[in-house]
Amino acid sequence: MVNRFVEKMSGLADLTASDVAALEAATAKSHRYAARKDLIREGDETGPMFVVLEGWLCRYKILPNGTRQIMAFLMPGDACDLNIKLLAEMDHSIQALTPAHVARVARADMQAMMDKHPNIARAMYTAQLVDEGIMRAWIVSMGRRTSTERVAHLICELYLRARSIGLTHDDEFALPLSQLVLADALGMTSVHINRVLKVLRLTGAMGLSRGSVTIMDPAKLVNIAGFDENYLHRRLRPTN
Amino acid sequence: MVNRFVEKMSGLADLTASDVAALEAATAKSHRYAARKDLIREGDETGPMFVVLEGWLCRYKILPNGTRQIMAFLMPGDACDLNIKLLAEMDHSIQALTPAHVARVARADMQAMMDKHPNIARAMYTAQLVDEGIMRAWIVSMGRRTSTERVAHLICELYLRARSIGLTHDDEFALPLSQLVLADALGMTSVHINRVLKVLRLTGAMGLSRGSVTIMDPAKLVNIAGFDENYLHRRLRPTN
DNA sequence: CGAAGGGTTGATCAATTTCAATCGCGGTGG
DNA sequence: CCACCGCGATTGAAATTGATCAACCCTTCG
Repeated sequence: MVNRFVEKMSGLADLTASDVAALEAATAKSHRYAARKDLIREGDETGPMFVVLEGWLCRYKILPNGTRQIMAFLMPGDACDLNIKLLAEMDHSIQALTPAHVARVARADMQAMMDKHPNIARAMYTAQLVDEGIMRAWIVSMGRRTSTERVAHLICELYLRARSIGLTHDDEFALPLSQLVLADALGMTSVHINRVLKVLRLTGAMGLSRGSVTIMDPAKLVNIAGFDENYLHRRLRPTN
Repeated sequence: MVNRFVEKMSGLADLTASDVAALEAATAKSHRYAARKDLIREGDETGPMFVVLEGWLCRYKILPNGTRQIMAFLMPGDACDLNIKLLAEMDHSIQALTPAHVARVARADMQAMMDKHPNIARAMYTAQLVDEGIMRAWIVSMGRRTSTERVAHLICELYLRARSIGLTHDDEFALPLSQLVLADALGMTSVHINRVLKVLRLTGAMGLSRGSVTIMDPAKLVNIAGFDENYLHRRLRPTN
């Protein structure tokens, strides 16, 4: 099976055969997690770096009032928290949203690999910068976009991220997330996101059903979202 | 004058005299920026790393509809974008909110310094992890907190950050930001933030006037905000 | 067959924005 | 020294968005 992590890293820096081999070796062993299973919780001692090979994860936090906010989606190929071991404990939780395969890499191993393979270091740093850009884009969405724009924007982002790791089929891609999960990521209620999705469907921009998104009119969707892909920094590698 | 950057870094890792000297040398030369001046704009080619020595900056983005969203405040001691040179162009802008002194450090110099001074590398990585935690906290606030909670939470954060670099006096600290700027950071209108501040003042939790915040009742403010400081990871160093 | 989770819809309520005015204060030009 | 200007703060009233409350439906799965 393809190692999506290697795929993604190759897209961020030119990797030699030796670089690829090192990455594959580091992520050869993976653990399986069931959907809804926490990989690590807020307050836990920090651990190894996670690398998602299959399935979707999310970072989230539960507030005192019981509501949940998802701060990031992690899809195949994504790694989290390069130097996390420098911190004493986690300030948020990470959970599997679908059954997932996740490799764990100790900070020391990662450090050694990066010292020996500068291209890998470069790719990791770049990935981290892109992740920060994504977080900032989320802040912008939550702060200044209406709910419809926000949903459209998230779908644009997820579509491009999925496409860059070869997870799309033409104008479709699998989005195995319930409306409740999407709502928790976008700061709205599942009732409201349902209505927004209906509007987007009737508008002819996009549709979401049975775990699959169809981009019906890309230009229209991008326009609704006010989407500018520059923050994903895909320029690093020509669009396929 | 104190070098707040050195101050902050000392709080994140144990630094030797040689480490401190290196940091001071790297940030000895600083540039002055007037309030409202952009240091770099979205779309610009990426440049050196900025280190704030005096004054406040913010990261922001202007949306197609003309609204602005601030994604981060940078106060004295804060550095931005360690490896930014890996990206081709900026995905957001950085602006001075007050007159500011900012040092610029080239990526190569920074890299050399970190290679030679592992403690500095550790402090930089830690600072970056904390900054990411702050971004996630902002996402949580924007998504799941009411406007009152959100304002209270931001003030708690800024108070602690200011305190950790010695910028507070008892229960007061200087917050040289207009209500419009705060509104753009919190995703609300300046009209509404004004009303929220009034409520917080009447509640007896905090007051903001003439550029200065007074925490009237810390416990009450923390309670309103649902504030948990764990995400600032101050544990690394005993609270002064 | 029955239960559960997710999706859909309607009606009502509450939080925020929007629009409009007014106020106050520091700075500027005369 | 004083009137004037402009930005930021403040307040009121109306308009909107999104949340809440409550059903009901559909499909999956044991």
